[in-house]
Amino acid sequence: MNTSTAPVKKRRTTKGERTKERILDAALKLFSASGSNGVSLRAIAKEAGISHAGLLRYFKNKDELIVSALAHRDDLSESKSLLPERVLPKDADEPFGPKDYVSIFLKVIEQNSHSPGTVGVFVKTAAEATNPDHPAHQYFKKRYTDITDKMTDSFAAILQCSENEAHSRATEFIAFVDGIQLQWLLWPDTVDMLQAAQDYLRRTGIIDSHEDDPQ
Amino acid sequence: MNTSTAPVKKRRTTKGERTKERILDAALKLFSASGSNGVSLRAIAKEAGISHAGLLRYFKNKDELIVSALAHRDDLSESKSLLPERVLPKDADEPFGPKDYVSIFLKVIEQNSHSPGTVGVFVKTAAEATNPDHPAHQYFKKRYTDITDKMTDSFAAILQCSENEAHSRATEFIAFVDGIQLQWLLWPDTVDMLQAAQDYLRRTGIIDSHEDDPQ
DNA sequence: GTCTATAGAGGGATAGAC
DNA sequence: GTCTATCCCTCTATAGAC
Repeated sequence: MNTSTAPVKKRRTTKGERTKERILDAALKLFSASGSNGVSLRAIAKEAGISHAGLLRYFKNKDELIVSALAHRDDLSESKSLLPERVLPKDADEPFGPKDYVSIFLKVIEQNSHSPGTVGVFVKTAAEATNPDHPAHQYFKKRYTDITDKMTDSFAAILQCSENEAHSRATEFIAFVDGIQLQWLLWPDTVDMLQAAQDYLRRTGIIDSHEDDPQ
Repeated sequence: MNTSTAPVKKRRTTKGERTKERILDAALKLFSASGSNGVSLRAIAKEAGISHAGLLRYFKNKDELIVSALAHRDDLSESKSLLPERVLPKDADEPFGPKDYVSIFLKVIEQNSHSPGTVGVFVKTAAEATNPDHPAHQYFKKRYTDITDKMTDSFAAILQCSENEAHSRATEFIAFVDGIQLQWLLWPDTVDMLQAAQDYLRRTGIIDSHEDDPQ
């Protein structure tokens, strides 16, 4: 005897999950302009369309929200494919060669070059997080370690050089990409991040001419 | 008829000037950990040993203090020698060759590698200042333009290449240096900024082996 | 030249109603 | 699941005493 008239559907996402995602999107949007230090929970809540007390039902404090927002950024973009948990899926159908990681990296840069918000969050939060007290300090240390390690393997195989040499080159390339992102935020219409990265990789012998143009 | 018993000496600096400098030093110290968004005028005043109302006699608001602190950073370090007003003093006794600018740049990096505070201020404030609303936005745009232009001239002369090519290379080198500073802040004992910069410049043909070791 | 006091806004976090 | 109300703190900036 069902006395309810409302249909009971199975939802792919609950209301709570959707609200949580709105909060994370709002946090990223505001962090991209002012970093995590420059944004209040109240401002994020307002952007997400709830009260700041409502927000705190989903994240027990600001630190937790900051870390969650960075993870959300990875989920939204191709960035996630750079992280080691994703990079070599078990039982992958296609073989994964050393140049594939470089290709993925270029694909991320291409995607980012249409998304100043995504880049802004990264540049500002990474700078803040060099402070050991910042809630995302460990997140960034792990991220840099993971990506540098993967890039090192890739460079060593491509250049047929020592692990040490490849590690220096990978560190250098990643540093260059971070710096060019900052300059792109200052001059979005003048700096071409993808072009600059391809030039760099061609000159250092990582990719050949006309290779690795995404799409 | 001098009725005063206190000697009247001419001072090189007034008390006010010395207080102002203490404030600027304090601001830089705190900005280096948390950026300008993460630090209050009260915290800076406390570090400088005065009240926050006293501080505001020297800087009419926080924005003015931020910009002044960045100028002070340039004054304190060799950074100032990178800026165009200083780079070619009129009637200089010694001729100024294209490699000299690269030498100065390496000297700055060497000096910075003993001063995480100096680097921290730069990395965090530059990231914040990509936001057009940040008080130091124009400061950084001008700084990057000036240094990139100087470096472009230098690279063009050394590499005997086109202005366009030199500009790309200069942009790339400056991006790399910014990125390596961030990684050095994360791993001060592992990353060697000076070594990395010299490696980069040698591999790109800007300097020769064993050239330009500062000191 | 530096202070205390204060205004007025906004911050993070919690309690408890609905 | 979301709100209002509130606590208590900190913020920037100003006024005015000394």
